[in-house]
Amino acid sequence: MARAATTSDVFNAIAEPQRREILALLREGERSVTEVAQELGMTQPGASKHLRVLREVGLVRDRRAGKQRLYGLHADGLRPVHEWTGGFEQFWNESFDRLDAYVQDLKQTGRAE
Amino acid sequence: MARAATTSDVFNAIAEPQRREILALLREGERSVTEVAQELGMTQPGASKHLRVLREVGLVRDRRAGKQRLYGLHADGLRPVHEWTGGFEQFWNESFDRLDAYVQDLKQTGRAE
DNA sequence: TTGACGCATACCGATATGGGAATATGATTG
DNA sequence: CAATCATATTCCCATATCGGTATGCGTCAA
Repeated sequence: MARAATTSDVFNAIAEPQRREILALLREGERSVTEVAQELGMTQPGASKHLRVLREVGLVRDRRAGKQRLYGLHADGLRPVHEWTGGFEQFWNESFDRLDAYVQDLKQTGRAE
Repeated sequence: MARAATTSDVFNAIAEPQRREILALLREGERSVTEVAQELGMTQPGASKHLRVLREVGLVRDRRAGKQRLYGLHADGLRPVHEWTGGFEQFWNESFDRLDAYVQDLKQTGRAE
């Protein structure tokens, strides 16, 4: 095996820097494929492919608008990622606390370090 | 090019389900490579390789303990991910609001749908 | 209907990935 | 030093990825 399919997995979908850029751009509003490509400096097929991935994991939704196809943000799928990382929040500033506790413990134990 | 190096990029590092499992496991405390492998049902080289990736992106720290090498969580690196996804928080429950606004707009315009 | 436009897909190449097995490296013990 | 245990690395395979170019397909206008 090589890697979990990029589709069907939000974590993989946002592992791509360009896809993250697309999501950030779409926060400003809907964009057509061409617009995405232009504003982010990628080729049209490139934008289309990334948008497809994002669509398949549900981070983006498309709707027809004449000849164009407008993509809009559907960020609900980012919530699990936010929550998963949030599960580590208590460890973020704990580093120094832990060291501190360790030092305190040393003192208490009476061992000269 | 194929893909951004899995190392040097936290987003890529946590794109792997097994690596996420490792991080979750390490929340309970330090583990040796063998322990990680056993508790998560992976081979020793497999665990070692994943831990290496996690170490290179700074999500994990290792220290010597005799013959063993204990890996501990260093979750600070997850913070950027949490914050990045947090930047989309305002869009999470907006979906229905938007649909609503759209419907309202249709009514105003007077078009029978 | 034909042409133009917007987008999606197919194809290709270079590369990186994850997994397994075998092996190398490192540290500890006797 | 030799033997052993713990971990890291290497090699190999199958596969998936991204990027680009070319091409197909759908939609709209004349």
